[in-house]
Formats: sequence, C-alpha cells, structure tokens
Amino acid sequence: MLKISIDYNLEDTVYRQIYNQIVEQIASNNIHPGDKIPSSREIAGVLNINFHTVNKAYQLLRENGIIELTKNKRYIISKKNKTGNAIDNFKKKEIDIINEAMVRGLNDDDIIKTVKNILNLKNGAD
Amino acid sequence: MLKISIDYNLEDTVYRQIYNQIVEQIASNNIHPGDKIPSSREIAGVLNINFHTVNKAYQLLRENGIIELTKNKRYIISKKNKTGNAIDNFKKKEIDIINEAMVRGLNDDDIIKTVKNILNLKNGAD
DNA sequence: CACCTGTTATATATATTATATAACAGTTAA
DNA sequence: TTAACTGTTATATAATATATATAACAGGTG
Repeated sequence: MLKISIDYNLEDTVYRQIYNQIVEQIASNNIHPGDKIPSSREIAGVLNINFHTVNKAYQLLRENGIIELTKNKRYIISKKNKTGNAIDNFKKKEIDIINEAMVRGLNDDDIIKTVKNILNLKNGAD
Repeated sequence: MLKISIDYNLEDTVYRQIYNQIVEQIASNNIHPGDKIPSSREIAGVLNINFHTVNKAYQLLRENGIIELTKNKRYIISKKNKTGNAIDNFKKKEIDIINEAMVRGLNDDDIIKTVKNILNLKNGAD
C-alpha cells in the first residue's frame, strides 16, 4: 500500500516529494509493476493538498516512463525497461553529486562504499 | 583558470550552473585549495549577467564550506575536509537518484559501473 | 585618494509552485 | 441509465523563487 507524507521544512517542492516517495516505494518493492496507484484526488485528500499538485508529480512520473495510463484512466506502475535516457539521466546527476562529494572531502572509497551500502540496503529489504 | 558558461536551455537555474561548474573544476583539479576565484562582478561581466546571481552561487558554496572569504574580501577555494554534513548530504542525494535509476531499469551492476567510470575519469584527468 | 571587494537594501519583472473552481469525456458500478 | 469516479484542460489567484537593476556602505589595496 502506498504511503506518502509531506514535510514542508524540506527544500524539496511538494510535487518532488511525492515523486521521490513513489519512486522509492517502487524501488523498495513496496509497490510493483502493474499495480494501480491512488487517484490524484485521493492522494490530495489524504495529504490535504490540491490534486493538481499530485497531478504534477504524476505527469513527471509518466514522462519518465515510471507510470502509465490504462484505458480505464487509471495510472499503473510501468514495467522496468532500461532506456538510454534513463542511463544518461542517471550519469548526469551522478557527476554533479560525486563532484560535490569529492570537493567536500570524500574520497573514491567513501563514495563507492556509500553507493554499495545503499544498494545492499535495497536488496535486503525485499 | 576558471571557465564558466551558462546554458539557458537547461532546466538548472543560472546560479546552480555556476555552482556546479565551480565544483566541477575543483574536483577536476583545474583550480586548487587556496586559489582565488574571480569577483562576482568580474564573472557577471564576462557572462553578461547580474552580479547578484553570481553572488547567490558564492553564498551557497560558502555555506557548504567549498569556498571561504579572506580578510581581503576575496573568496578562495577551501581545503577539503570531510564533515558529517558532507557525508549525509551525499547519501541523501544518492538514495533519490539510485532509486530512480533502479525503477527506470538499471541494475546494481549498471549503477556501480557508472559510478566507478565517473571516478576513473576524474582520476585520469589530473 | 581612486579603485576594487563583499555585503546590504530596495525595487521590479518573470517564472515556478500551490491552490481554487469549473467543466468535459470516458469508465465503472449500482 | 444514472451516479460516481477517473484524468485532463482551462482559468484565476497567491506566494515564493529567480534574475535583474541601482544604490550605498565598510574595508582592503595600490
């Protein structure tokens, strides 16, 4: 079951928080390809926010191939398919944050260990 | 010597592009700890933008301990020192983009290889 | 002293974010 | 066939973020 919460103290926008939390729960196998996700109005009602804000997150998820619309006008989680765009997108973001990490004192080993640690946590959380 | 360019087609803000490019050039050993960076008015003049926009990037770099102000009111590149904040910051960002990469079809090996590839390119570019 | 620095302040314009309503076509279930 | 739901589109408004434009100030430098 999908659980989302908004923290207004974070610098991330509301729709970005929704986006990241849905992505996180797919990555954590909490929700799976083919599963329906709640309607934007339903999420908005629970979080007490406007449904257009939820819709913006959904649009972004759709553009990135993470969710898709069925004929019944329901969004479902897409099957994973590794596109060139996904790889390029990952690499671009990685370069920026690895640069920053190195400049702020982390060495190669710190970086590799952190990444492996994150991956191991994911794999252990099935 | 510091080189910065702005691409208005990118979704990144101008001050973020400046921030990332300075970080990149420190990470690439193009500029080094102790080196002075050009004044915000100088950068702004070359890029034909407002110096407050450059200043916003400088403020952010300063808050993250990447540059510091000397008594002479000149910004210099700080010495690298691995703080807890730097590690936490790196980890938080990594989690979000690794989640997205996995959901978009990349597996553990793709992720590790991409990270190692980025680190190797940095180390070879001295 | 003239010139540079970062900083602060104020004002303005534009873009983004978030909310508020309303309406529409299509699906679903009573 | 209704009634209720869906996503989508449209319009309007408010608040915030981004970028520019000026001006002024304290302090260092030559």
